[in-house]
Amino acid sequence: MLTPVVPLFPGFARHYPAMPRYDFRRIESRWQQYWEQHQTFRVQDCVADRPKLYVLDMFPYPSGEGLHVGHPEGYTATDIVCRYSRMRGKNVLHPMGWDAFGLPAEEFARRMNVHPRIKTEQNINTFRKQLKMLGFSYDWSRELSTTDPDYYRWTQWIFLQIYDTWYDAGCVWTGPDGVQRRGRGRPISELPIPAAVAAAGQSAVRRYQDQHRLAVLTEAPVNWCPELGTVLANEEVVDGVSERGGHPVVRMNLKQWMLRISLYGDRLLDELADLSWPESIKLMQRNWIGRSIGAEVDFRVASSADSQSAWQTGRASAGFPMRPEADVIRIYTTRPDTLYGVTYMVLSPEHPLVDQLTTPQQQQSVQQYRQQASLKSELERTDLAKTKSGVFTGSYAINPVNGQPVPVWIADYVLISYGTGAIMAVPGHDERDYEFARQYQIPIVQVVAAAAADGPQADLSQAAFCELGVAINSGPWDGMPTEDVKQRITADLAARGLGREAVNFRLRDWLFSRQRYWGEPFPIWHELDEQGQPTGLLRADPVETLPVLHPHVEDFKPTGTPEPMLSKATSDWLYRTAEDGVRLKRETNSMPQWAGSCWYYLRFCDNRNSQQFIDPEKERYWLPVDLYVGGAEHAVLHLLYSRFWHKVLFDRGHVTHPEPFRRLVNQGMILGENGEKMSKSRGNVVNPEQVVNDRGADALRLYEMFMGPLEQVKPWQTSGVEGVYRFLSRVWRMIVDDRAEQVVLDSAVQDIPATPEQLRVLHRTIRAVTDDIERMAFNTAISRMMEFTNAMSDQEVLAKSVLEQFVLLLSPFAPHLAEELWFALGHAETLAYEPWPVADPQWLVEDSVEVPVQVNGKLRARLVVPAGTTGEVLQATAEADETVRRQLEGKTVVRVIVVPGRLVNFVVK
RNA sequence: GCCGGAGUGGCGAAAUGGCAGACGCGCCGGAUUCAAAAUCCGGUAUGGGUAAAACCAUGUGUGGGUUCGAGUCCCACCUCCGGUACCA
Repeated sequence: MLTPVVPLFPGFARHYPAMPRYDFRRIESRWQQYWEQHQTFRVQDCVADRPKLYVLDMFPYPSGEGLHVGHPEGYTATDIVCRYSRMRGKNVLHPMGWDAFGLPAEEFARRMNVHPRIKTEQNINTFRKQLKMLGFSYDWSRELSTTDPDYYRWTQWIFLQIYDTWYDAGCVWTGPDGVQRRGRGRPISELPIPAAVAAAGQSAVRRYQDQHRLAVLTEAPVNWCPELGTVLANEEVVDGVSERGGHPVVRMNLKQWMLRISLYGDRLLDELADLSWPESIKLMQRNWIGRSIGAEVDFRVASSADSQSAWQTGRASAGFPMRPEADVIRIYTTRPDTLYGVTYMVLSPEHPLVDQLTTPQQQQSVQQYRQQASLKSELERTDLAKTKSGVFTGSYAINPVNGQPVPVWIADYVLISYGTGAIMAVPGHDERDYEFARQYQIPIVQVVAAAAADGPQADLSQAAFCELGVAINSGPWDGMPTEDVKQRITADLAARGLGREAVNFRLRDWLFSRQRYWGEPFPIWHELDEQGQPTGLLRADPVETLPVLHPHVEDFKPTGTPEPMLSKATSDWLYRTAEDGVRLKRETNSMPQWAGSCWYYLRFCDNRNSQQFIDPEKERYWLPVDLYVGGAEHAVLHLLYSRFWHKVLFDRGHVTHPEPFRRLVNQGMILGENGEKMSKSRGNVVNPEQVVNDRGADALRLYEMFMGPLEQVKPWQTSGVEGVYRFLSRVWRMIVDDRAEQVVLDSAVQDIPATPEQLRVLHRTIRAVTDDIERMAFNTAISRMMEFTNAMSDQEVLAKSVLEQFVLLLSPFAPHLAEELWFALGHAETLAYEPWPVADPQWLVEDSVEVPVQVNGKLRARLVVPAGTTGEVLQATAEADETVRRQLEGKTVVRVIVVPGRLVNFVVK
């Protein structure tokens, strides 16, 4: 019986061709057109009667190279989840956009002298076209690019929010999520002004406020790359040259914007706990934040303990000061328990006390050493392989716990940017100090002994002993465990005004300015004095004047100096006179590429809003992102920066959830066929567009999911694409008569009740595929569908109803083919919102099960018994089995383990 | 160095502590064909054994351990991949 394909869509009928074989080209373009014309995936905001699901891909940088096979991997995974979830009745937000600022377009502009916007738009068009070829169910009406003035207007607005915020570390408050927190970003207008500052006048108050903002201009050592014409973030410098292009990078001090992310260190750390992120990523963030607890301790500079007791008496009554006296070195240590083992101290070469502490005899060598250190790059200084170096300053400081004078050195293994820039050195119990002490024959004293005889032992002639243990040679603390000594010695120092508990973060503030053209301009002006010199006072653009657009420039060549590209603008962009007559010059730095990607997930919820960056109602409805999928390369920076911005917005009441991304999944990298990273230079790059042309988007999607677990790194195999393509062809032929002229159902497909066997196979498949999608185990879901087609291949007659259910299961994976088959099965509308099949438990129970029989854990027989066979019967059946009997012969059965339905195991002697 | 993750057929892989290798690729054999492509059917861990089976032994990086039973849990080690780099 031939079932003619009935209702064709208006417009489709005319093009309906003879299609004997699986013609993916026709099928795919037809359905892509259909989805676009019918706006199938357009999503409504704030739908009350359906649960929302926000599924987000890390949006790509639209490079000139076009799509890479790595892109469709995560995008297919999220697309499957989205299509599946829609069929499960969820209201799904699934958007796509472009992280389109960045240096490549600017470099292209410089070479070809065309505006970077032009090249960027071309690249975006290529990317969009390529993504649309893959049939992703994005709501394209929500598309955005970080380079759209309508978008970066709000990036600038958020910057101004950050600029307008100071961090009140002691503030205890309860957010809209009902959780009590300590520490809150508050409006700068609420910053308490000390009386002395207030008395000094308005400009002093403004300067005081400026120092406390979350966005501050500071003189900072930066990586300046003359060739690229910009400063680079540390992560953009590899082995002393720029990551992009390999150009030399020099260190220099420049006025730069810093965002004070480190103030949020505690919250960024603590609030990781509840996120459904891979533990490894959480750990990387924890390590990056690097919170440590220890003590700050003051060492007074003096060559003898003479006046020490007077100073200590003063401290005991006055307490530990905010800032130490001019002759006091403040150090940070995580091992205050080793204070009795201090045999020298080290200041970083940049430490402000160095000049003061250097004695005339040491002047020359100290000068020389500082000079050398300043010339070294960060990398040279932090090269672990090199031997340690340093110079004695000639001065001594008094150890506050025992009154011992210890020599003060400078050495570049101590960094000015961490802790207090000075350390107490305990060579007996710190590897670095040990190495240094050996180098310069400084005494090594043991103050910690192994706690247990069977644990690691101390042998200070060989190496430092860095384990915990018990105190020795430590005065009153002898015999006490390390942890206790830490606590008590810190408390003791605090009581005497000589130290205090302190917390430090490895996390540094975020260098937030670049000297590029193709980034967001800052909405900030510098006030100028009569001579046209900056006074150091700043003014923000009023928010209603945003965006600050890019100026016209004649060319895109770097200035060749640290002067930003935007300073090449004409003076009408650069200067203006304020209403009060003050001359203003624009900030000419631009924001780094991270800025736009910090908040795009918010804008997708409301990308056309011209009044607000997001409508609060939409924010409450869509946020947080339920599933965020992208590469692990963004494990730290992007995800940390985004979380930071989100928390500032949260503190300022602009968003209602403390975290932006509830669940995170990292897709594994796809390697080339040779198992190496794909790259042009290795010649192993696979072009997805080519694969789509050869085998179709459905085959590409299916293959990318079939390769292995999503999170895993896996090599590409073109023959594997062939395999899934064959599967799709088999599915096609299972349903469609491939010898007919028109698309008609295969004669085996009939509108009759399904056989019990077919129903069992179908419902097992439904259950397995559903479970696998829930687990994001797409590779095994596909295996299950292959098993389904294998099982159906020997059926003479196939019930149409079974195939319909199967087509629905297949649809999230191979949506074009599934739509076409759904259509061929007689349905007039898209299957995108058909209810997801439900496994009927009736068809999941087995009639009989195969149970393995083991003797001493070794497989000896397999029994086929009715489902539900009791343990006794199972054991009796096993004992009756020929092979088992032979194995048991002449042996004593010690024990029998029977797990009904699972196994029998005889333990014999 | 430190912190993660992973090591299973020729290859990609699968396996709530309970039949290792599902599914796919490749390969071998067969059907179809004048022939080929495509398609379909069967086989495919290793060694022994058999005419063929049955059957026996071995097998999840290495070495130990826990358990009636370990790819899975524990300890030590090796290799590869990713992150990080003197953070006191």
